[in-house]
Amino acid sequence: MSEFQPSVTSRYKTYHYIENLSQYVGQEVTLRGWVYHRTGKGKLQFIQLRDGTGVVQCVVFKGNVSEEVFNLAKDLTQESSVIIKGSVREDPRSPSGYEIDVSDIKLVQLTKDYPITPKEHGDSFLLEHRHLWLRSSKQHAIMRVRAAVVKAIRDFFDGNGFKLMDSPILTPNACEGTTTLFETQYFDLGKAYLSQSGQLYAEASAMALGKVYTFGPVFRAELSKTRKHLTEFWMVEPEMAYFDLEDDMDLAEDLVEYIVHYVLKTCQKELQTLERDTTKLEKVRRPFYRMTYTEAVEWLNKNNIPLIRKVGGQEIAEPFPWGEDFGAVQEEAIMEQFDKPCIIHHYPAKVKAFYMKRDPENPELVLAMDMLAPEKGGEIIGGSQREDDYEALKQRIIDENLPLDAFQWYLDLRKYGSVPHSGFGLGIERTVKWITGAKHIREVIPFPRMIYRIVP
RNA sequence: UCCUGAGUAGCUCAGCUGGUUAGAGCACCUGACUGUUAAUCAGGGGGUCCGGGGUUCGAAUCCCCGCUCAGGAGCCA
Repeated sequence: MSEFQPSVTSRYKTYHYIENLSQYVGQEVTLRGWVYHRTGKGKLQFIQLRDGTGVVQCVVFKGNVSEEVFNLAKDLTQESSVIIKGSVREDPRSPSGYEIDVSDIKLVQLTKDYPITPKEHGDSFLLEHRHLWLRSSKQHAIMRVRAAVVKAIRDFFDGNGFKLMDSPILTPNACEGTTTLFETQYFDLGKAYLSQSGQLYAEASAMALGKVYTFGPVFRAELSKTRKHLTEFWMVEPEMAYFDLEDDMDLAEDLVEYIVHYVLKTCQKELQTLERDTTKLEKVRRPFYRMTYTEAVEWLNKNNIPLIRKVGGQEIAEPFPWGEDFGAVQEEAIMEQFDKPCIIHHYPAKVKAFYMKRDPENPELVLAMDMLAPEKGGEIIGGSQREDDYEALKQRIIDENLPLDAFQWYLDLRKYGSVPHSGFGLGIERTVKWITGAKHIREVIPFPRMIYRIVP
């Protein structure tokens, strides 16, 4: 299996791709793509050609081509599809370092009135044209980083003894019982919901295969309207039998370090296009920072970061009370001092989900952890050691007013060979947003789903 | 859902305390140019001022209602 190298290139016609041009210096190539940009100066025309792998400048000199081809070059519009033949030349005047001396152009389709011009556009307009916006260089770079992040995650788990165990998207009940779910009618069996997390199923899978991960889209019908929320996003959720909270946090660090350095290694060009300060990413090395929830509260109060409550239109600031969950203000204040991620662990039980295991040393706490990313990356990971005691879990389900029937199979896991186990969820888009430095989470998923937007 | 803000040409915007024929840049069309990078220069076409109601001699401008969108909060990845 290790010797197996997938390859299908020999079955395709021999064309060339822009990302491989350095191999063809001095040779004639045929490129297939789209006109990214065109300018000209009399007898000289410059075509920025993109083919999905990169952009290269193609130079058309009137003396080198037929009159027909030159006139075609002059009339080419943005995003017209063309097949260009020419020789590859190294040239410092070209942005990519290479240039194509054009000998022939074949028009596939002449584009008229491409909506996205080289001028600025508003967010709303760009989102309405997301299907075309993806062609522009920054979006193109973000999507390539996203693909690298996903590959890093899969490589990391596959290479460390984890098995991919996909969880269902249509589910009969809420996983955590807290957030609002998308609802649909499921034949004669009643309501079904789009999954907000694969975790409960991952736990069952971990009891069968030891170390597993699920990777898929999840759905939250919350009316969130911020630059870090989507209603549909992708999450990877490892779940490990016999892992305690410490193991869980160690694994989360290993994973995030691997992702960041995989992207640094394979996406230099993309990060440059995005004008990302990569020295900040270089610093993401183990060990990350760690503090308990209680330490974090002490830190907030020592640094006078209050809790702001609104009472009857009046804003009241008070010392941060132990037991309250952190909001955006607290998280940002804590992270401002750090140049790499920080894990906050041992939260109060009442602000966390029912399935988390109580701290045996303090029943007010749960063995939970969140990883916050620096540079306003926010919460990228949430995880915990799971409650593995049958009675304790059953009581939690009852306390939360969750339907016991629907959780019977989940309780079974605590009945038949229950073991300590842990896991976490890492948000793909939040991670890509942090690594790319994108301003808004909608830019890091090909087709974002937000409360007021489902097209395209 | 709550708070705040925005909607004028295909796009990004200007348009003052209401005033007569609503403007610019880009994009598009015509022409000039052998090194452009959001090229430059000359010329040209292009408007339901978000919708409805009101105030006024007169509304893009002021008031009310609605629609659409954006940012933030809470929830969380």
